[in-house]
Amino acid sequence: MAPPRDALSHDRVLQAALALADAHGLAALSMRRLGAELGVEAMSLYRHVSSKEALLDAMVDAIVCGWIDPSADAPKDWRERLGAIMHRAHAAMLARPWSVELITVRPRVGDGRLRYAETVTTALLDAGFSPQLAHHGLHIVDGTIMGFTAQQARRPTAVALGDRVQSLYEGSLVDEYPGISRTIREHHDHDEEYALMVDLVIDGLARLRDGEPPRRTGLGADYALAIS
Amino acid sequence: MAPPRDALSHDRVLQAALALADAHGLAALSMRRLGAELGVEAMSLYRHVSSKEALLDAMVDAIVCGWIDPSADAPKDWRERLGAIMHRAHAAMLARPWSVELITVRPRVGDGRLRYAETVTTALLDAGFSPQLAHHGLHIVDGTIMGFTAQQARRPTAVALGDRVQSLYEGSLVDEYPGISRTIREHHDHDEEYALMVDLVIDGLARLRDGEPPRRTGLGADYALAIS
DNA sequence: ACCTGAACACCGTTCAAGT
DNA sequence: ACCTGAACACCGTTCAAGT
Repeated sequence: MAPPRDALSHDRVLQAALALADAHGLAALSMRRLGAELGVEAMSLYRHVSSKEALLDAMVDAIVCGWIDPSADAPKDWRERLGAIMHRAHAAMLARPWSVELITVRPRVGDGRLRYAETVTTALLDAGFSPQLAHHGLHIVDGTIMGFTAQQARRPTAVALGDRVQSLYEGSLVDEYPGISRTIREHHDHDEEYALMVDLVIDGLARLRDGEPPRRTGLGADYALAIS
Repeated sequence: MAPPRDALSHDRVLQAALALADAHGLAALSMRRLGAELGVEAMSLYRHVSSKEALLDAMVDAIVCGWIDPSADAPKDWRERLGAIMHRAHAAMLARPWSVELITVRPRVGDGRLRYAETVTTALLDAGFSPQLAHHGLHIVDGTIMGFTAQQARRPTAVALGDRVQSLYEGSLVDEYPGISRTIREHHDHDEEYALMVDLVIDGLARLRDGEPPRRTGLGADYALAIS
């Protein structure tokens, strides 16, 4: 895009890093190669980025910023508000499959992540959730987005790698894995699946707010206080 | 444990890799260091492990094997069955925080993972779920386990790293992030939180089975077929 | 048969030196 | 002020050579 002779800047390095990961995956993103892409030695990058770790954190935050859309994040219904952000996050990550790994793993909390957390929390508080329950709700929503998307992003590669997965489709492992053998052949649309989980979680949160906690399994810690 | 002069084996390499990651984290696991730990040159490991990637995959599968407990995975109630495996997986991953990253990211499907998927699927089929819905249920359960645990494992480091997180606790960012500032100070027990999400998801699945789908948000794909 | 030393093609990062 | 070359301490992996 910009002529290679242009002065470097934090943003130009960041954009080049995103483009490199988009084009060749996260594994191809080395400081040396990123420098080459910008027509510069690797060491020049350190003038604008304190370390590769910091660069990765900046990449995460740039992506998470795309999850929120200030102009669209305040429709009347809190279910729509929450659903919108969950679908936007999901779509954004699937558009950059390499980002799932990065976002799942990097612990740095940047402004994008804070603004995302704020948006979800506010939607819940506005809907009449207690601060306590809104906090739990944020973590449940966060877990839903990340977990489902990570699992979905992993799936295509899984099929390609697993010799046994192919056997499952062919039905030759019925004895060992009867359950999966029976379910795996159905037609499955995974966008539908995500929409289903999103609504399931939002519905569960609504019930919690309305004082209708889920039926308890006898396992795990007691959460009586959490939903009071 | 075993005297260092013992012959190497796939299992001895695997156990040493797990121990090394437990003791010093995933970043410390290099073939050279792993060799040193076994009193051997790095290159000797390649006689028993075809690549580092294969070793990582073996580590994942060894861990996932611990999620299932054949003697305990068939209590009468399907909710208890499902809850048990979800809590067992959660506890196993939190006991080895470095495993979360590995399990989330590696796409290889080994026997442990297949047996885990089989256990969840069978529990759902036995409870009267359609093959279609049992398949979706597996992905929803999987996403719940991974997403929530990843997010929880990330949290302690997040607090330590983020200068702004500290500010949030101190309340000095109320103007910028009013929602989070209000919720973050509450006392939160995160084991309770996981138990809550587990029951919420199981309850939602039960409703799906019983033909009471969640209220729809107008977003995402239509999942009419998925729940038919 | 099993292990090793030297080597190859990489990493992130430092630092003194160049312009 | 900004960029670079050489260097340091690492990687995973190969391969011919040792025992």
